[in-house]
Amino acid sequence: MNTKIKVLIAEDDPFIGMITKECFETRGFEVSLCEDGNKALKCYLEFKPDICILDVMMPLKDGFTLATDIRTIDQTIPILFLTAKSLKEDVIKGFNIGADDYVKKPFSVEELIARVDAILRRSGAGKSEEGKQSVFQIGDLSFDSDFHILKTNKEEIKLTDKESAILAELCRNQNQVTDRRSLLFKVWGDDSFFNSRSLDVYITKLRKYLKNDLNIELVTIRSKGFKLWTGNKKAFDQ
Amino acid sequence: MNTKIKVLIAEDDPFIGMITKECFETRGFEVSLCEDGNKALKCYLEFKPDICILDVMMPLKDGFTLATDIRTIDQTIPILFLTAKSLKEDVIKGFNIGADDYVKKPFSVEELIARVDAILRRSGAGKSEEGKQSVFQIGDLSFDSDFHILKTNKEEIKLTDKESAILAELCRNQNQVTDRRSLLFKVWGDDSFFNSRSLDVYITKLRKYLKNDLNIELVTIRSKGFKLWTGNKKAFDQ
DNA sequence: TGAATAGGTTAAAGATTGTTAACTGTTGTT
DNA sequence: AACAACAGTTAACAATCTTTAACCTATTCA
Repeated sequence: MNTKIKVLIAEDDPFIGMITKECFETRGFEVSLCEDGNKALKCYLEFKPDICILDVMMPLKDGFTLATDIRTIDQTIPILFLTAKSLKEDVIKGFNIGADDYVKKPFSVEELIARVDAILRRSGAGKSEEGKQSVFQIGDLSFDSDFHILKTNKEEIKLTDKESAILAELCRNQNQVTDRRSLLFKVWGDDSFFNSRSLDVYITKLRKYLKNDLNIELVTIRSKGFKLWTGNKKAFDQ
Repeated sequence: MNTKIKVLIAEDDPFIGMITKECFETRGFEVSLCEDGNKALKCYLEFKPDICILDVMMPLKDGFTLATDIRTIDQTIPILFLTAKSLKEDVIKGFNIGADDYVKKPFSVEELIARVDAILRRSGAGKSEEGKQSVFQIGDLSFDSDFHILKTNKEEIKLTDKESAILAELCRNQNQVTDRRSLLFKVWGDDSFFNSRSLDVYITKLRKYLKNDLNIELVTIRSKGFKLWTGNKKAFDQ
């Protein structure tokens, strides 16, 4: 049986294309590599990939146009863009077209593969994995706890490990109190006096990241912990 | 249908136990928490967990004894130890009993969950995942590229991200030439002059780690790349 | 042989992340 | 009001990882 996952890679640089193809193949994927947008569209129809990785800058047909074409045929297939620089407009345009993720060039193939794995894991979820949420919507922001990325409508902030661990925990208890001591244990494995102060330092940092979104508030519940208060009010709010 | 993964946690500290239990439950696991070794053994028989997390220090029956008991019944169930300190004897003892991994106290629950995910991913592998090797055997050493850990028979070295990415790539091409330029692209996404020299610095570092094992040699293939030469000679060697 | 190129090695510089300390403010209790 | 406990904030500090520079050796080829 051949159950390999099929990846379409549209990339005009032959060397980058080849390396990337080879890397995916080494990890058990089946790859079709196309050097321009027209070939990629043709290939999409014949090869029937499970996921598309599209370079934005490409001859004949750019990545965005290609993605739009693909989206008219299939609204659900995961699409990941390779963007030349971190052009904000590109990023926004990409998400509007319905990209699932994007990676900035130059990218390490390690990272690209990690992202593809994540996309596939998520899209193939809903089985025994309901509890395992890794992307959170908080107000107008979205937070990807796997990749430690907090996205606003304007920019994208890379969080550190600890920032991310703490925010993830707060998100899991959105609109509920997150107990201070539990939080210390979950993140540091320990709740000594000094860790405790570190936590406060991180809370300050997180508040700075979140302050632009007026729907979000990271409230202190004195001698209990913190509560991440968001726009998505639920029944148990009070 | 209830396809939740069942986790047995044997931990005598009630607070740590509770936090850990809760964390696993939040992520969709079914958990049974036992406060001593005897209860844990009983629970093992009734609850039939998919994985066991055992504290080494426990009243009535310590983790090692408990693991030995479990191993007489089931030789394959994944076992993960929680060790009080990083006592080397404990670690070695643990692996001799047949542990799959261990985590040092104090541990962050984040980390513990990551390890459990990894163990389950691997033990449940062999499906459409053949290509995705993450633990490599090189000579007498073993290298876990997920957790960046290189284990010798004596010690355990934590590699940095870059060290690990490079070594992983060399391992995938064990006894074959790893092209220098590909390597630069895979790890840095780019092969400028300066990256190139960084690679050489890392090769020096890796050679230091590997020098104790006389079966392993990290050979330079001038103007091509490097070859990780190991004891496991294969047909295509020359 | 000798110049050019590739790679080896070490140390210093730079960047990032996390911890600690010191000072400030706030809340609740007596 | 006065004190203690808790939390907020900032900056200094420390640790770690990566890059860069400098100098050196080995190989290749004209």
